[in-house]
Amino acid sequence: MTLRLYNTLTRRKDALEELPGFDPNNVRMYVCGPTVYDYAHIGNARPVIVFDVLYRLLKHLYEKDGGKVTYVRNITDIDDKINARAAETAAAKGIPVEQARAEITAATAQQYMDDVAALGCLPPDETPRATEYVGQMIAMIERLVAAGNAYVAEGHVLFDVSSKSDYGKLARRSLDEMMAGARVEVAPYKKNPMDFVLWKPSDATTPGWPSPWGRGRPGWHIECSAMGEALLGETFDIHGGGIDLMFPHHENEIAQSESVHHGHPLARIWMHNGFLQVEGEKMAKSLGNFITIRDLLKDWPGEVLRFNMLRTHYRQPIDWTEQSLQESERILARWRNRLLSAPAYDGCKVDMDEAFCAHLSDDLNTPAAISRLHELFNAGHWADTTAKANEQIGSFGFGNVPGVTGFIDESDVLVNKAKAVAALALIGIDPLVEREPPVAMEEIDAQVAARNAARKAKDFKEADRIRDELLAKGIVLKDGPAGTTWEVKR
RNA sequence: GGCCACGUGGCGGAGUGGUUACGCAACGGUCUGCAAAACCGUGUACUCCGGUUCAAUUCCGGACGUGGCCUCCA
Repeated sequence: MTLRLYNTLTRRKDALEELPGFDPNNVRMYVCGPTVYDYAHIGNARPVIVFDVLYRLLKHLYEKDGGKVTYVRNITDIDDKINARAAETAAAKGIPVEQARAEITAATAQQYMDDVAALGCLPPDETPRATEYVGQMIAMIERLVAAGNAYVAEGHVLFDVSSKSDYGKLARRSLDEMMAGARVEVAPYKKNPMDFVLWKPSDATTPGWPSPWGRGRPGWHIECSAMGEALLGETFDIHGGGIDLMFPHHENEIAQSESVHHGHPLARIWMHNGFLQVEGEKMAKSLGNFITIRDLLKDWPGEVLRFNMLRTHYRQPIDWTEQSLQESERILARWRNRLLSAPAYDGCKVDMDEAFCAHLSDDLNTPAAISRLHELFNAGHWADTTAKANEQIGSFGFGNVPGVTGFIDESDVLVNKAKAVAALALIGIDPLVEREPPVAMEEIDAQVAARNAARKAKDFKEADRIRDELLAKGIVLKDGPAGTTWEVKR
């Protein structure tokens, strides 16, 4: 299975294994994580889910033969938005700004990790925080200054973009173009308008760290360069993030890291996920459609949110709508019912479905992979449409024998079921996860028994009353050929 | 103003130089006390205008539209 990923650097799908220096025994991925100052919104969830799927796929492809996949997702806990909140909190509570900063970032980081876990994402191998790497950042800045790629001016240290001849190669923009269209307010101490800050001074009310250039704090871009180097080395395989980070953040990471590493590439493949809109509109606090993951989790299971995200290819824009969420939930519920009604599955060993894996390996084509899941679930519908045959077979599902009449071979049922479960696991979805019923099991069983007694006595009024009563409590009854079953309504 | 992406059936959403994506919804049917679920079957598409080609939804150019980046941003 050849893994091909769209590479922003080359603007085409590159085969990871064909890139120079790739080591299948040591696959490394870095993804830009959150700035922790507020609840994460659903747009923030997109890269987390997308790259979690990639992480799982990489593990599937490379860890089976003893290889190692390392996934790093940082937490940005040094930032001027954080500082602004810290200053407010410090003033309100009468505590030092450093303490306020630490409290805000610790609490927000914990919220974030809880949210992301609820979305079914595996924890990365490393979750470095910027504050833990200030020393490495300072060291890297010193190296940049020593190499002539950076200069000190009025307490700031700035990266000199003119020192990097291919600056702009990721965003495919030339310095001339950028300066022509620049709307940046140019600080007077900059040699070049596009020069960006590596280190800036902090005043007494702003968090800061001692440095050769005085007490100050790092610029935004340097943390990813420093942490990437510390945890993954000079060159790693995949660097991911939202498309908005392509410029300037990722461009600047490349400039810093490659300058320090004598031109060695920072990442072999650069990946960028598309943006998300809400009900056709850009998500913005001013529009009142700013949805946090936390709020969504109050109304929807994490699996539904995750599945909904994966129904659109990661590079496409996605319109996040209520209708789409309902559709996602319906599909998962259907699959769940099929899995539950299929014969007992006890670890039937199957290889990963090749078609499914091939779709994922083609630049993470999750919509096509999901379409393959539908095929697995629908495969080989019996040709016999008579009621009798349906009654006999209907509850099994998962046939794999086109044109068959009568019973489906149970082994095929098991194979498709096992394949479907394994494929779903590869994208991080467990459709069999039980939801806590809002009514005690004993009560449900008793009510079902009472209703069936009423049905037997042809007292359908009483039977319907019981069914409505349970429905009002959130339990849906279904009378199948094998008896009455129930599920949790949403 | 500069740069970039996208425009597929009622809706969502893949893909392809010539052959059914897929799903949801809808419609018809089977089953059912009724319902739900399940199952069978059916229909509708590639923004517009040029060009290349035997053939374009698919390649090229233009128009219109939507979104993004250029400033913090997933």
